[in-house]
Amino acid sequence: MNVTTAAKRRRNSTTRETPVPSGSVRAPTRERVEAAVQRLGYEADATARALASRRSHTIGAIVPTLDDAIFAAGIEGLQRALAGEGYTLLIASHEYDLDQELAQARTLLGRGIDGLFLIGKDHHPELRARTRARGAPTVLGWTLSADEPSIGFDNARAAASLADYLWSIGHRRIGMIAGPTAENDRARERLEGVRAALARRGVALDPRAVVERAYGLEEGREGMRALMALEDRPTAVACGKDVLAFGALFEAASLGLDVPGDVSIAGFDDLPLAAQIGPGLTTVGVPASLIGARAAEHLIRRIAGETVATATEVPTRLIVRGSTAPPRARGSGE
Amino acid sequence: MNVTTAAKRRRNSTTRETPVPSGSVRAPTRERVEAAVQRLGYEADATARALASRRSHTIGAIVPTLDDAIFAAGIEGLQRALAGEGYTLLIASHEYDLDQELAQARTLLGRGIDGLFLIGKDHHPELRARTRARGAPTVLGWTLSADEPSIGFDNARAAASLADYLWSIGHRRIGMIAGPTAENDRARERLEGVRAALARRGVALDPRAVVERAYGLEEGREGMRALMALEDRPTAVACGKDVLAFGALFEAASLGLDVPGDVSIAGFDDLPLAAQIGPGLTTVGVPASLIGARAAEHLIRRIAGETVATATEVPTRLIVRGSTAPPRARGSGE
DNA sequence: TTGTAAGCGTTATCAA
DNA sequence: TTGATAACGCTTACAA
Repeated sequence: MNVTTAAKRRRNSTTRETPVPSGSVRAPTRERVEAAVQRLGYEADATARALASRRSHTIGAIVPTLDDAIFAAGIEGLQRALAGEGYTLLIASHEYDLDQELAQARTLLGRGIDGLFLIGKDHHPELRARTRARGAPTVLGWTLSADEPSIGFDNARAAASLADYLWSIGHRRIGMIAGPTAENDRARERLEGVRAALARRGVALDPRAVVERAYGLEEGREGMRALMALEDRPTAVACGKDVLAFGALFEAASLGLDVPGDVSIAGFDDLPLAAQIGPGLTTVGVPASLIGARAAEHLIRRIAGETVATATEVPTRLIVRGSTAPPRARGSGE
Repeated sequence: MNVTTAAKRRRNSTTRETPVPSGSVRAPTRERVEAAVQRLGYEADATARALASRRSHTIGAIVPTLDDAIFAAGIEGLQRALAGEGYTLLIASHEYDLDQELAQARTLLGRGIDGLFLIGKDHHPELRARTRARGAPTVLGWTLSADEPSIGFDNARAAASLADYLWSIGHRRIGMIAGPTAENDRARERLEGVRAALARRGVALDPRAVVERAYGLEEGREGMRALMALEDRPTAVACGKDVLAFGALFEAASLGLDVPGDVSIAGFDDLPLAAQIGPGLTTVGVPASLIGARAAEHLIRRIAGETVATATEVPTRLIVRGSTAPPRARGSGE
């Protein structure tokens, strides 16, 4: 039971594209159609449209987790930009498990998504072949890649800038609470960035002063506890993510340590809380929502057949707040 | 160019349903099919399947925002449960704007979603008719409704329990930083819950001691500043959400006020941070992820034609921490 | 500019 | 149990 041919010409009013090449239909006809649309409350069936046009107007996004405010913000930005262009967002998360990420990708690809947004460059080896086979443009967020379209920043360099800053204010014994580096290029690069920056200064990142913890407040506390238990405890602790740094901050308080007096703490992300909390968290600002918005643009343009820049860099910046300060003069304190 | 008829019988291997009624095909035939599937790397086209079966195996969810950790957690729970059942999640947000929510709903409905998850009971009047017309089962999260399927809790009662507690430890001058009550039944009910609880005790909620602020840390600070500027300042401040309470906590610190010594502060949500921060935030625990998981179950069962409970209540509980204590004896202090 | 018909890749129905 | 054949509601190409 089809709607009148006329009505069929009109499409979903919430989207912005012209259903029919403008000018290919005369005003009176168009009006007649619009009237029918109104009267019948007609809404095009996107399902049929997708099958026939081989375009679903749906983008897929797979993130490690939505429980991390930084990814939630990225998805929020992506969704908003997509909605503005008549696209819809299919979302999935994998809890930092690349096998699961692949499974999710297969499902989304099977759903006919027109494009895919992924976080970072570590993925299941089969993933790339899958997206290629489906012909769905893919873009990696939160990273910059030489051989795959990406929108993000250089994690190593950003982390290095943090280490450089800590070095510049006098820290020599620096520790790090890194995120899980296995299957996570961002965590790995941030750790390596800190290591490299210190190495360039002639300071080594003591392996014992590096702990790896899952992202979480509790884990941050734990990591901090471990570092503070070291005999030669670091005077500054760089964290792979703000949540880890918040945990470290709380643990320092529990331990009766003054921040930044006894120990400096720095994070990565600049969550809204970073500016409000305790001494104010020194961190690296990541424009999560912008990454999402740029990813939307990027994908939509590629879907339209346009050529776009392979790597789009978004700005990150070191934000110095009260949680970091020069270390106590050697010998004094403690 | 179709795949062999045999292969066509087999469906996406990542989902769990039986493509063909078990037993309706003999083992040898089935094996022949599976072999073909493997060889060709066949993956059913969900788009065509959706058109033909009128079932997309996709659920839509529209939340106010993903930038609020509590909703992000709910969506995470929903997504996880859905994925386990072979369903996929289409998501949208509306920034607390019901017109936008309706627009998003129309788009998702047009996409052929099999079910819809919405937050609260305040919606655009047209929304209900739309979902009904499409025949898509809808469930409201974060609330309990008498006439619409819902999964959540009684916001008024939960807020009242918080007020009762504040009253029980001696507070009589209680203030509130509520969320925007327009178009938001949860914010409204929480405010009314506090008001009613105090009224039952013979204490009135002074209108001047009630400020309404958008959900955000900065807004919480502002609200707290306003309340503390009152000549007869409240001895306890109930907040409509944890983020507001965190802001209030930070502002109290800026103001040089001791919490809970000078003023008690309570929140609503029990975000992970509540247990870690400053004095520990007294709050109402909301099982966000559970709401999402239950919503997934609920929708899937209704889609399958099963009859399910109209209202499913999830437990909330008052969590008392260090941010609340009996008020200073009248006359002392200040 | 408008109308018509042939797919799009499944599901569903009905014969065989 | 298997095979064939309509839908499903659009888009697209082509004819009028």
